[in-house]
Amino acid sequence: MNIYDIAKIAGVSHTTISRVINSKPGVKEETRERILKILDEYAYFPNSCAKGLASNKNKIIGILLIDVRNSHHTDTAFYIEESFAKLGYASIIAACGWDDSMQDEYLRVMASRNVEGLVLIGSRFQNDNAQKSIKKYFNDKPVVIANGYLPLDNVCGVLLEERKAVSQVVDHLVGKGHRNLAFINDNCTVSANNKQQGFLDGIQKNDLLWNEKNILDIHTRYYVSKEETEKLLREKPEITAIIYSEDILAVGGIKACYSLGLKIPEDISIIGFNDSIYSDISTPTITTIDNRTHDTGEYCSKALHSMLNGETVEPVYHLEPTFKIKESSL
Amino acid sequence: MNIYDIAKIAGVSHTTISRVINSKPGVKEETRERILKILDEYAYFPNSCAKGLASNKNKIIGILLIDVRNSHHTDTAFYIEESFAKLGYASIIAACGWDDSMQDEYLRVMASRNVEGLVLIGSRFQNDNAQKSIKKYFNDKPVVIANGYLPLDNVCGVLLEERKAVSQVVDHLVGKGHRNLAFINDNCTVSANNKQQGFLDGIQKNDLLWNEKNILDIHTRYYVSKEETEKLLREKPEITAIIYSEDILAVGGIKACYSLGLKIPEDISIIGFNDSIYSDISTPTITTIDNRTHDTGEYCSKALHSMLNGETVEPVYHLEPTFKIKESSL
DNA sequence: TTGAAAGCGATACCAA
DNA sequence: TTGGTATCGCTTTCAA
Repeated sequence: MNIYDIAKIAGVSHTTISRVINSKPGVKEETRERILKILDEYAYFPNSCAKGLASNKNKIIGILLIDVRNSHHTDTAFYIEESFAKLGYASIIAACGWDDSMQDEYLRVMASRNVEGLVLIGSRFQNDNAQKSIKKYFNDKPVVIANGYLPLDNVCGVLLEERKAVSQVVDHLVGKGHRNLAFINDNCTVSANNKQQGFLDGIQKNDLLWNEKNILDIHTRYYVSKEETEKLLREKPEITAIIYSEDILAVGGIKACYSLGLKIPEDISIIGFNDSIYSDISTPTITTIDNRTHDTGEYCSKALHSMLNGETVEPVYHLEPTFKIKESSL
Repeated sequence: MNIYDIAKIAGVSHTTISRVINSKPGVKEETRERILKILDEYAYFPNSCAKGLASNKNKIIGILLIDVRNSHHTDTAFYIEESFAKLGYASIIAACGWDDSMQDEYLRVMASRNVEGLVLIGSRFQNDNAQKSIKKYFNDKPVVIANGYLPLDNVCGVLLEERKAVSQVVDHLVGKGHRNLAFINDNCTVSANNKQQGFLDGIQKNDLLWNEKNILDIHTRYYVSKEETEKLLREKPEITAIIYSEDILAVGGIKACYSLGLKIPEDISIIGFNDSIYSDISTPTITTIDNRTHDTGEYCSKALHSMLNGETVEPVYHLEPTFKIKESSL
């Protein structure tokens, strides 16, 4: 069933059908209504390929993730999917994983699908190779990065001030009397690095430079975090507060404290990052830095939508994470 | 840059270019290599709309979810996305939410995008209206349902034997000496209903019919579960084991027990469902029923792939959940 | 208010 | 081993 079949049934030309489908003017109201009825009766919908080919717009956006196990990334993705669905766009969603070499591959796939715009979720897309690939495949199409930024004309990004946020948490802890802090970071991303810098800023500002050695880089798995935290606390029992770059790592920290017989928050304070459901599920609930997933998704949607409409958008939008005190800190 | 531009550059006809792009025979090896070089140099990729229009295959599948907050559903979705990406398919992923009336809408959207096949994730798609919509929009295209089934020729499904699984858990608990059981269920889906039936089967088989009253239907939110569990245990302190239809609800149960000063598992056993990360994060870790997300995803992928290749697939594939004993039960 | 015809960028058949 | 041409189902311009 194509537009010509419908035209034949309605006894008009396919041009008129096209006008009705796309709510364009120039059709007698009577004719329009008659055609609408037929369209409905035959459950007709236009072939999206033909439409895309003829109009050079297929109303599809691409959403690319690093790791689907990162729920605040998938949350952002689905927030964007939902808001674009309301605008009549479909979303091709894919995950390219931690292997950076796959980023080019997936960017290419997205381009080959003729998506009108692209959202990249995660600071890991902020690297030179990704920049090259974007230039190669998306030179003239809008790209938005959630928690990242690349200096290209068609790219804009949301940047979370994670460095500042962690630094402020250090201030907070020092204000509560903590002097021996540790920072446990997940795999190297720009974001992880920023958080670590924030920790360094904080201990420097507070003259706690010997804490510099209390930085661990580990895998983003809570059982790894548990093991590493145990090892750390056995070696340095003087530590009274640990900041983790992800809530899920802080969960591992909580487990480690249990197994060492430490009381939280009396003996030690545990701080997470993301304000994810993990921080609420945990017992005790975990004091955390809210990285504002929802606001990020909202801004990305708006920005991409604006760019698709040919509007200019500020290249970087800054968001300040907020500190949420729960049960795991004193 | 289209196929004609490339043809001009290469000094051959676009037909030859098409042959090279699609690795078809009938091109001199020398010519093929020369063209491949040009293709790469100009970073050319074919227009997917044109390709879809001409070949009537756009290499896109649709994946439809109910609730993106349900991580074992998103896990299944991304598992399928990943395996189809390897086959050169893109995935349009969307969430239609709990409002059943949106299912028709989204099924229509998927059809209008000319997806070659569709995966529906969640037992909530197992209803008459969805069946009608599938018949209307997907009469001749393969559809796979994860955890559901509809009696249509082009539809196949994976069915988890949840009823049996819950019934067996009741047996297990009774075997451990429990006599007063409760069952806390989430919102009405076919799946939730199956689990509840399993509970009823179990208490019937074990002559514990008075437990029938200990069934609660609540919202799938852990804090709701916490409140409801507290209320239940205050009213009926004789209960020694509670089965929840989702891990996240069991987490609420754990929290409730804490606040009532009950020891887990000494005073009460808590059982979840899904073997999700929540069950491991919780302290104590939660004994749970593994609904085999990974196997489900794997089967859905294989089944859809087979159907896309014109092969016939068994309409229903049964999977048995497995019981995983962790710390929260005795 | 309506319709005829060209064009979008591929595929595939048939002829050379 | 190659290329010409029709075709897929739509949008859009121009003429009626």
